[in-house]
Amino acid sequence: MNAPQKIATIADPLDGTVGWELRRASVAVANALSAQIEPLGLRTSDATMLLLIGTNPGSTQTDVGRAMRVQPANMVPLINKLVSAGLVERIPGTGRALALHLTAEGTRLFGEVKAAFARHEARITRLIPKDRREEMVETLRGLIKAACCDDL
Amino acid sequence: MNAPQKIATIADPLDGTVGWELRRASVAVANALSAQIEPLGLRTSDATMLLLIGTNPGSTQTDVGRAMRVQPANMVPLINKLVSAGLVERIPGTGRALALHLTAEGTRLFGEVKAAFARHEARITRLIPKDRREEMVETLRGLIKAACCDDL
DNA sequence: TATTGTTATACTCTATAACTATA
DNA sequence: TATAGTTATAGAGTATAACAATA
Repeated sequence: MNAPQKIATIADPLDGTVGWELRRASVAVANALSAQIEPLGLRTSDATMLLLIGTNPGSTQTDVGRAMRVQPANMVPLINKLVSAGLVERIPGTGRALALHLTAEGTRLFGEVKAAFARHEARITRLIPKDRREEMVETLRGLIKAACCDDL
Repeated sequence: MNAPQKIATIADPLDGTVGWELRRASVAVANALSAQIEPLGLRTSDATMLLLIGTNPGSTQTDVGRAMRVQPANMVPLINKLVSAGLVERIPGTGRALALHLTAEGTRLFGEVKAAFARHEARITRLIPKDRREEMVETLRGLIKAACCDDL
């Protein structure tokens, strides 16, 4: 008889709220980025570290973690993975600091990572006109700033 | 001598990109919501379930999970927690479905949860003018839609 | 057979405390 | 003492596979 399959949908008070749509969009965009990165055999976090280290040779784990909002303790296994994969080297620096540098293979992947991020950004750019995009970033930064100052 | 403490900052290619600012804002807003919810002794996920069940008495775990984008398997321990806390009851419905209802205590908390969400929304509203807010939600939904259709 | 619910499991991300090493 | 790094651990969130119960 094939009745039109009924998918129960319930009233959703979250629908249309800034917080909820923000979360969903954040997940959607993260997934889209992941799809660009995955073919390189990397996680988004791996690719982000390569991007930051390649852009800032000699920076420390703490530096990179600060940029990614990842705590030093949580950076250890992440960087270890990159070192094991032969993409990054830790070179003793001043104090106890370890300067991070890309290996030859890491440098090659860095190029591909940059390209993947660029493709990702281009896809977003295609969907959101420039002025809207800038206005949105401005608004998002307002929210971030307010949260920092406990005003949110 | 108190030299101005130097915090090493590195060049950040992510800075100003839609994806990164989106993620940071999403985290910031989620933390702000959490701060409103925490005094009730609940996690954001708990409060969201109460909100959805209270708004839709008799809905099933699958229904609620669909609205929250949580898979059925992962809803089990979440609902169990609410049942253990005496906030929600599972009442046998048609088929194997279990209709979810708030207990008296759950109903009381539901009121507080609604108020907490309202305060949260009001704080965001205070920061973003209405027209900007609507435009942003529209843009966010565009991103979500595009990701659904593999256009992102 | 399709839907709902459940169990078990594993992986990622995050947070914290306690510790070591170096200037 | 302050900074960088490390270790261990615990919790939340998420994903999948396999299974049971019911219309």
